[in-house]
Amino acid sequence: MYVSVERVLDPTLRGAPTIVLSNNDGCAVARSDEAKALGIAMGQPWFEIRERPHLAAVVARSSNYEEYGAFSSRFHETVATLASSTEVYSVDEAFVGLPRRSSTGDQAETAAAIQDRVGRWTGLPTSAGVGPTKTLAKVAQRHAKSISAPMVDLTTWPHDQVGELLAATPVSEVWGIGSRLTQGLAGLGIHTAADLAYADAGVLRRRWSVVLERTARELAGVACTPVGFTPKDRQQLMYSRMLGQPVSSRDEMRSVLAQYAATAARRLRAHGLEAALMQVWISSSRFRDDVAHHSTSVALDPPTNDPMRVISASRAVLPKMREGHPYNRAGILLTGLGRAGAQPSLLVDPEDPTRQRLAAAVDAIADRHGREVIGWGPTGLRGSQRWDMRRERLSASRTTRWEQLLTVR
DNA sequence: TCTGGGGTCCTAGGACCC
DNA sequence: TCTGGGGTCCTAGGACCC
Repeated sequence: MYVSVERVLDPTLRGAPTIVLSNNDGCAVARSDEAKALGIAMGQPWFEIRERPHLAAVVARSSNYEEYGAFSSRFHETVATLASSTEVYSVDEAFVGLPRRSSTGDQAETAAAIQDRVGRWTGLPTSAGVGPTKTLAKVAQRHAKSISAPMVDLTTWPHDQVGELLAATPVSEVWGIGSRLTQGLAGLGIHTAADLAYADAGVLRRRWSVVLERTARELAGVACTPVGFTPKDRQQLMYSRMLGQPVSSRDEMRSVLAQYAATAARRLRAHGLEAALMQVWISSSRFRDDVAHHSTSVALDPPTNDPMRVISASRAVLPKMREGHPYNRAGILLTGLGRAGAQPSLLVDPEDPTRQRLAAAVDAIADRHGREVIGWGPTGLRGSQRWDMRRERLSASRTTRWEQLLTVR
């Protein structure tokens, strides 16, 4: 999906082996078919790809999450215009509940209409799978992609043909089966999706969990997770980043943490949430022999989304830091989330309302004039920092920044 | 020898997803 | 030199309740 967005923004990338890099331009997180054909692996470090002569033609882009987010929103909004029940599953996937038969035509027609509209309104190519359960729909969609068909509708297939597809599908490709389960299932002689569909559900549940049992039942055609199942409220909010350059002094780390805490608090406010518990951690590269990892939990009582309180809480991990050791990652995890203002404390005075208005005003100013014109305490007026993440190959933000809007003459 | 029978809430850790 | 950033769900176990 990231590569598809880059190709909408820059059509000259069509047909070229294209990859999108992770934050900090670290490794490949999205690959075009042409890039996959050249043997580039998911997660392969950019410094390795860059120096291989046979990969010289590969075009790399830094992640442009603002654009991907905007395209994702348009994608989901477009799907919703043609479907009565949809479930946003991920940035680039949606489940759509289709009536068995309707006056508007059969299921495949509806799916094709959605794909057509998504293509015309967003420019994104899609593949679709239709099945009696979510897990089977995912099997169908994978199959469509693998044979370069826009769509596969399993509900029109004869029963034994579905069985053949499942028998030809490695169990590791089934939605919900990762590497650990693949290993464990192999021990029971379960190697394909068909093996799993016919396995003893009780054994699966006792040996692993109800999650695996549901996956097996869904492969057998029994829906266990209805479309549109309303997800529970968000339970955690994380903001973590690798640093563009290692940070080894407490002084500098203090401003890193303040910046991250301010961002996390800003996202809390954007969701109308407040947090009761914060975990903050710093660590050095996991590829070092003497990796250091320190973390601390801080209770936020009463729960809050006030940037000043979150920023000062973020300092709690600093005493554990080894002065002089190169740290390259920091993160803030906020949990115990609740609707802002929903849990008035009986023991502590409510927060000063002017503090909330101040946070809202700072948000509004930053939205309108940029993050560099206003900031909190140690984050200061935000010029570029030594430790900012690297994004050296960023595409233009054609749909999220006015000043980068494409000019057509 | 022997020591009830339920519950809830919280946390840590493991598995998975994109 | 260089290796991402989020999330979810489930289970086990401990603390605590009546």
